[in-house]
Amino acid sequence: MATSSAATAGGDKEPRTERGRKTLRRLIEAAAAEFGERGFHEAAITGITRRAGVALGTFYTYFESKEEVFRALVLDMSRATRAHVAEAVKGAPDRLAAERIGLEAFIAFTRRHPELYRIIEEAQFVAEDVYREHYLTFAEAYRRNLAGARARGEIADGPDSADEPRAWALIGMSVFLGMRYGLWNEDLSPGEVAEIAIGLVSEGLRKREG
Amino acid sequence: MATSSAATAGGDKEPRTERGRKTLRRLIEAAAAEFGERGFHEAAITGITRRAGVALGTFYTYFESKEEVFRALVLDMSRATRAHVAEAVKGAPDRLAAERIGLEAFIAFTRRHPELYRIIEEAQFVAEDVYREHYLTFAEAYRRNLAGARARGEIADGPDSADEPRAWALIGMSVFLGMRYGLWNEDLSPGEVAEIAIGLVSEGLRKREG
DNA sequence: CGCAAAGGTGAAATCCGGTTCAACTTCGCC
DNA sequence: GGCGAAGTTGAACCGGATTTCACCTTTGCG
Repeated sequence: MATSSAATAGGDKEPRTERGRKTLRRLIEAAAAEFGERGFHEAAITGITRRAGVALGTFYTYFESKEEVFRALVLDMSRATRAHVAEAVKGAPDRLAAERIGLEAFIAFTRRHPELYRIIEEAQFVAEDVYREHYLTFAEAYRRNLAGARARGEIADGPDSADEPRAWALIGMSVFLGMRYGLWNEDLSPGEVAEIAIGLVSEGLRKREG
Repeated sequence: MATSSAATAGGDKEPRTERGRKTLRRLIEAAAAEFGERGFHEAAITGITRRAGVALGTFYTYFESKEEVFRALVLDMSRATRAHVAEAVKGAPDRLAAERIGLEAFIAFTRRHPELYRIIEEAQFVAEDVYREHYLTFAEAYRRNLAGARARGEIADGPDSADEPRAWALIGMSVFLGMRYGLWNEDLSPGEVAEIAIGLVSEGLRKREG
C-alpha cells in the first residue's frame, strides 16, 4: 500500500524533479510503516526519515506537519480499500454473492495490510474529519448498492429508510470481523468467516417452520 | 459513569481516610471527563487535577502514571457497559427480543455517555491489551448466549463453530450503529435503528418465495 | 491535646520530539 | 560549463507535558 496517489492527495509542494518524486514516495512509504507499527503519537518524524534514508529536514520539504502526512495517508488508504473491495466484487452475479466476496476480500486485505487497518481506525482520534468522511463515503456507496439490489428484487424488500442503517450494520460487521479474524488471530480463513457472517444476514436467525 | 469501582480496579494505593476516598473519586471522574473530551494524548494531568480541584502532585498520590488511570477507566467502563446491557436485557422473552433490546440499550447508552464510547475505542491505540480483553470477554458472553438460544431452539440451528463469528458480527454491528446513530447523529432513535438492524439479522436479506 | 500517618501542594527537574533555518549539494536547461 | 531552481542536511530551537520532591496541612486516634 501507500500508493503513489498520496502525493496527489496531500496539499504539499509537488516535487519538480525525478529525484524529488522518488524521495516523496519513499517518505510516504516510510510514514505508512512508521505509523502502522507505532501509532500516530509514538511515531517520530526521525523514525520516518530514518526509514526513508533521508535527513530530518527533508520531511518538511514535502509536508507541513506530522498530521498532514497522516491525513494524506488516511485518504490514500481509504481509496485503496474501497478500490480493492470494489475490484473483488466486480463479477458477482447478485448482491448476496457480492456481500460474501466483498467481506472475504476485506478480511483478507486487512490481514495482508494491518498498517492500513490501524491507520484508518486511529484516524478516529487523530483526524476525525477524514475518518468520518471515509465511512460516510463507504456507507453511502453501500446504501446505493442495497437500494439497487432491492429494486432489482435480488434481496428482500423494505422501506428506503432502512437501507442506510442496514449499510452501517454491515460495515460494522466487516470492520470487526476484519479486526478479529484478520488482525488478531487467523484461526479461521477469510472465506470461512465470510460464509458464516453472510449466512447470518442472508438467512436470518429466526427459526422457520418446516 | 466513572463508577466508584475504578478504585478497586486500579493497582493504586488505596486511600485510608474518608478525605482520600473522596479525592480519588473526584480524580477518577475528572479523568473520565478529560479523556472523554480531549482524548488520551491531548488530555493533560493538569487538566484532570484542575477539574478535580486539587493540586498537580495529588494525582501521583493515587496513580503511578497517566496510562494507569486510563487503564483503570477502561476496565471500569467495560464493566459498566456490559452491566448496563445485561440489565436491560434481563426480562427478554427470547433471544431475538434480547438482541433488539440490547442493541437499543447500547445505542442509547453511547448517546448518553459519549466519553465512555470514546475511551474504550481509544484504548485500542493506548492500551491494546485491555481493549482486547474487553471485546474478548464481551464476545465470549455473546457466544454463550447464542449457543444457549440454539440449544433451546429459539434461533435457527447451525454448527457450534459458527457461534463465535456470529457473535463478533453482531458486536461489530452494535459498535458501528452506536457510533453512527449514538455519537455522530441522532436522526434516528435507538429504537428505530435497533428495529431495522435486528430485522436484518432475524429475517435475513434473502428473498423468500410467496 | 498531641502526634504519627495520610493527604496535599506546586515549583522545578527532566525529557522529548516537532519544527525551523541557513548553509550546502545536485539537477536540468540554455 | 555555468547558473538558478530544486532538493538535502542536521544542529539548534522551542514549547509543552509528565513526573519528582521537600515541605506543609489535615486527619484520626489514644
